Amino acid sequence: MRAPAGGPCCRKLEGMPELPEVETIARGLNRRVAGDVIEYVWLGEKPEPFKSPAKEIASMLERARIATVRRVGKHIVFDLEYPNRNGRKSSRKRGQWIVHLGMTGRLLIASPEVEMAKHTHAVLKLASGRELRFVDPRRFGRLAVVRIESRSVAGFVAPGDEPLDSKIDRFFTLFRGRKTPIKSALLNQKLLSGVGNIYADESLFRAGVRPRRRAALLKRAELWKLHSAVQEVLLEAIKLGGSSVSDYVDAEGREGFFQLQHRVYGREGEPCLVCGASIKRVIIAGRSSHYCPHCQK
DNA sequence: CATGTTTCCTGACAGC
DNA sequence: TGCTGTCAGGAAACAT
Repeated sequence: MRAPAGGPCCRKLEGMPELPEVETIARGLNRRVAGDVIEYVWLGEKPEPFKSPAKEIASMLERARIATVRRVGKHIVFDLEYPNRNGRKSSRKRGQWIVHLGMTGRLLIASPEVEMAKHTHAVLKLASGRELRFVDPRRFGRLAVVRIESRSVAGFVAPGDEPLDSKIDRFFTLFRGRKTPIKSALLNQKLLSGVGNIYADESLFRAGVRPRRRAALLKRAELWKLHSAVQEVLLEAIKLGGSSVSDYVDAEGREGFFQLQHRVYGREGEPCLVCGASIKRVIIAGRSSHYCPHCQK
């Protein structure tokens, strides 16, 4: 039995930014807005998707120069500097703008004449004449600012380990003694920052581990496999996303990255691509979790 | 403390 | 056609 052509692989899975997507977006933004200066800021009122008070966000952003844009966990971090009168950068003040896209958040670069998308919550007018817009229909996204007082302070730090830098022995320690299902542990951002539902399922499939297994009870060999599976899956997805990064944040808001070819996620009832068994779906910690009952133990 | 459950929010989609 | 109901999910709040 084969999946119907044009069916499962093409169903809507776009727009759920996990680590690879956020990495792709941050790289694209860095290329396009680094060096630009934020002239002024408009913030929507309504129920605010703002973690910091709106006034604080506006005052940190206005007149700031965007030094770099990068990813930390699932967060997009804009490193900000403040040029003084001579145009030199002031050494005494630095800051960061932190953007979490949630599920449906987007950062778009647009010309001012382009019509404002529905659910636009923030608009940054840039010295280059462009606008950087934050749009988020579902409002799971969050905006925050961080003030960096002294040079010794690092600024925003993710709550957990960066999955791509995490060494295998950190994996052993992170999951030691945890009675929670390994799927929940992978999603716990205080342990690993950046793994979301899709890549958790895909990693577990590649590692041959069922999502409900208690984290603490995984064999060392299984953790070893899982460690490389997580990194492989993420790196592969970044590679695919990177090839179409420029489309993602364009003025029209087209989404353009090639999704990772999912092997289990969203494939309930379809045949496992390795053994042909029917892919199962269960709910773990409120999230749908997909696995192959034959390949995963 | 660790773990499980509920809530937020809207668009997409299925079914009648 | 148009309405209603269900589902999706990150992370915080809340409950156990």
